[in-house]
Amino acid sequence: MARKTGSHSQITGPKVRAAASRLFARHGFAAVSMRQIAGEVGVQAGALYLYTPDKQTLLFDLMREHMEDLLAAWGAQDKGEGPLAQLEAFVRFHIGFHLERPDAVFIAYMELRNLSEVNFAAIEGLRKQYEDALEQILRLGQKAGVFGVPDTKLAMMALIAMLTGVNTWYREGGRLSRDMIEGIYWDMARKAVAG
Amino acid sequence: MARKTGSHSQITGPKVRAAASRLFARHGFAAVSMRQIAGEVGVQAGALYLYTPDKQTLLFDLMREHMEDLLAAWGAQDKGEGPLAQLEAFVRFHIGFHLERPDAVFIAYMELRNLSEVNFAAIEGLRKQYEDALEQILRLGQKAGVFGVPDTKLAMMALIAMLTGVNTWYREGGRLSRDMIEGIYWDMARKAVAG
DNA sequence: GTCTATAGAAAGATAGAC
DNA sequence: GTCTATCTTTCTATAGAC
Repeated sequence: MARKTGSHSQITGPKVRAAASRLFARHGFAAVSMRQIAGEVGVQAGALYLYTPDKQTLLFDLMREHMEDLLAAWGAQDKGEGPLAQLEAFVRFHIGFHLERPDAVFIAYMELRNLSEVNFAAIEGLRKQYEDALEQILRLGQKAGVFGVPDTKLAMMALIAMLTGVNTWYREGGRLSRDMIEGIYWDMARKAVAG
Repeated sequence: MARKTGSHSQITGPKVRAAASRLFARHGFAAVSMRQIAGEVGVQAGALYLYTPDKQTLLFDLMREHMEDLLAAWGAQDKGEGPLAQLEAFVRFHIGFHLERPDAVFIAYMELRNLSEVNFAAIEGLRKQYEDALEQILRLGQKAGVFGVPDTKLAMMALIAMLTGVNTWYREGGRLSRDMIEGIYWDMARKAVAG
């Protein structure tokens, strides 16, 4: 019979994070117990502490990984030339990326207040990097006379809120395909910042 | 010396709700204990149960009151004539009303998952009424050829998300007055739904 | 109407057997 | 690497004195 003992941390570790992500998104960080997470994974509560030093770090790691994935994916995205093409790339990328991982998105927006002060600062730094990417597009377009947004910071905030809002109502298998949704939002975004 | 005993429920009751609102918004419903609320009010934990049957009902009452206030205020709002005027009235009303009570808004959006099934349905019903008001404006404007929003439901969701997003970054005494913010958002909203 | 006291359950985290 | 057992704390909610 094959050896069953030995290190499973490369299997169990990701399972712990997946279960925590699902449960935190569904019920909220504070409402979920370590025992619940352990139950989903199929281990005892005590065993979780082999994969995370504590509950707070488990939350932080989920959020950090999500934000780092987001930045890396945007970095690797084909963005095209000129402010208009780049704005379209951003709009479609943002919706697509966020619809792909609703739990992580939900946690990243809702559980900021449950982070320790230092962890909060780290996540906010990553978020700012992402927001800066959009603001930069708007600023260049404004300078080039392509856009009509006197306040690029406000326009950036407004666009991000609008786009992320898709996650609050989108359901798999609804009446609209993701591609159609991206198209409709791109149309509104384009007009909203038009000159 | 004046009588100090007797009914204080007309004073303490609102104080309980105010403290709960502040704490729930700051730390989240699940993370706040009845002892913390009692501490803020200046009573013992047991005394809270004179003002609410349980913690869940305390949350529900906060959310219900907020949504009913919102609907009543919009009902009393001077809306003007025609889709464009009414959309402007809605945009300015929404931002103004939401910036006036950030804690209640935060709770109403973040704590839905902590409501019991029946309480959730009640709050969602109230929210839908409010959303319908905006969708109706968009539908009439679309029909009249004033707007260019083929999917009024999506446009409604996009606008609400964009407008409510102001609450995530607005700080009292910032570089922009509320009136200027309303103006900038109205400009973006108007263009976003333009034909 | 508010207090103290407490019941009863559940939480996060650790120790030590295997 | 996972288990059982447990420490310690904290929670919601109730009972009964004043």
